[in-house]
Amino acid sequence: MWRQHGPPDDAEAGMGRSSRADAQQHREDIVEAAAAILKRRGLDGATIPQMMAEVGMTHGGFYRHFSSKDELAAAAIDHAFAEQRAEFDGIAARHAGDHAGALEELAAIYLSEQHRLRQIDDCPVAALATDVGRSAPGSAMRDPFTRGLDQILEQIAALGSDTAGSDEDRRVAIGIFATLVGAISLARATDDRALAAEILDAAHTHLDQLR
Amino acid sequence: MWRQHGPPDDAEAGMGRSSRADAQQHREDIVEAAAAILKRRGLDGATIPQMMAEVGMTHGGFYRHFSSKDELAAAAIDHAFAEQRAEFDGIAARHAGDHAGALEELAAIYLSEQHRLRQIDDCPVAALATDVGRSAPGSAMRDPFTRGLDQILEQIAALGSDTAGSDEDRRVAIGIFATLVGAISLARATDDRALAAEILDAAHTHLDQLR
DNA sequence: TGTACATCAGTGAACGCGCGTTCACTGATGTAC
DNA sequence: TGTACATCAGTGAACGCGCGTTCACTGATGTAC
Repeated sequence: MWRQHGPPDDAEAGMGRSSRADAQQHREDIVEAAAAILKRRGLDGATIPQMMAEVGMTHGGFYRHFSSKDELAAAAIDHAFAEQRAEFDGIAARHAGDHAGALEELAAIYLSEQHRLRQIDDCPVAALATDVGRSAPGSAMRDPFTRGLDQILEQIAALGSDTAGSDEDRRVAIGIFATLVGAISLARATDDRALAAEILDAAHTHLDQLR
Repeated sequence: MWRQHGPPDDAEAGMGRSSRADAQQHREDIVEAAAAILKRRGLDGATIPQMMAEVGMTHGGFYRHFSSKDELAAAAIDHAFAEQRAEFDGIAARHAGDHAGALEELAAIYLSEQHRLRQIDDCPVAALATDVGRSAPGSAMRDPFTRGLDQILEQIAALGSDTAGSDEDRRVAIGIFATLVGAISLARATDDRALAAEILDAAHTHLDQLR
């Protein structure tokens, strides 16, 4: 058996340099952990010690990988959108040609109790749009967020139509996604399970009536 | 002329106790300032020193009025929703009986460039839903937020119909409001003015097509 | 109405805390020969 | 292939900072008589 890679696996202290391959893996692990923690706790709630501890490292090594917390956040947003794209691709594959079915599954997943409670992987837009929207105009997060959002809208447009890229498809996709994001945001801010359920249900009905 | 009220007006240091009326006014001033700052910077971004300075006081006096930052946040959310209700009442009054016109003005204001840039008074839901949604299940903010949201939904339902309180009106109101909140959230998180404008525009069209 | 005293709104310094970031150090990895 | 040395990923202590909160103090307000 070959050597296992660095500190996260073998818990020994005072270990020296990790190999380049291990370091690269650590970087990816940190980005993945950061995406999950950022989505759950928000930009201010997610701390560097917490995100590093999640992959079994101490916070000191952070700056070998990223020049600032913002840079990690930007990478994590990229990662979160890539995961979301894979999720959407899965929906598309499951309903090849059946646009109504694809949009129905999207709404069912997005507006589910499990999504509200974050028991399934959270949507980066629902989780972080407000934080990014509050960040400075030139913040490192805005660019990856904008590109990720734009791609999601394209995917929804493609999900709902064969006429790839028409203005109308795009417009409909924006209406659908805005409704999904708004509904889950409202439902989550609630104190009241019945109201949360009512909101998710009404948004679902609202989207059904588009057809 | 009578005495002006306390420290915020007369800048003298070491001043003694304010009158009860002045203290009550100060409390209201703090809540109002807190609502504005919370909506702009979020729960973590709004600090007690900052909110107190906004009304000309130092942070030390804070705990004569509130037992914690959370308690102020709860009061500020109440205040912000009350202002929002007054805004909605204004729309309703301007379009007595004309439901389509009322909903059109609501969409026009909500999806405006000015609202996106927070140049007009921000909607507490667009500003704070994510923060409240991330707060602990029993947090002090959730109750006022839930009640405020519920009342907003009732107002929109009333705006859009004569049949006060039907399930259908309520369902439509939720769909409308979710779309508005989602669209402004997406637009704000963008790097790209054209995409922001496209989102607000598409959401507007989406809502127009409900009728 | 006037006087004596208790109350308490607000000040400003201080508290502990955890943050993002820096740094001296360790020692396995990587490289040059 | 082996050896000598430079590199640098990761550790853990430390930095300055600003936060929420506390507290001794001030002196005008409020109250009792």
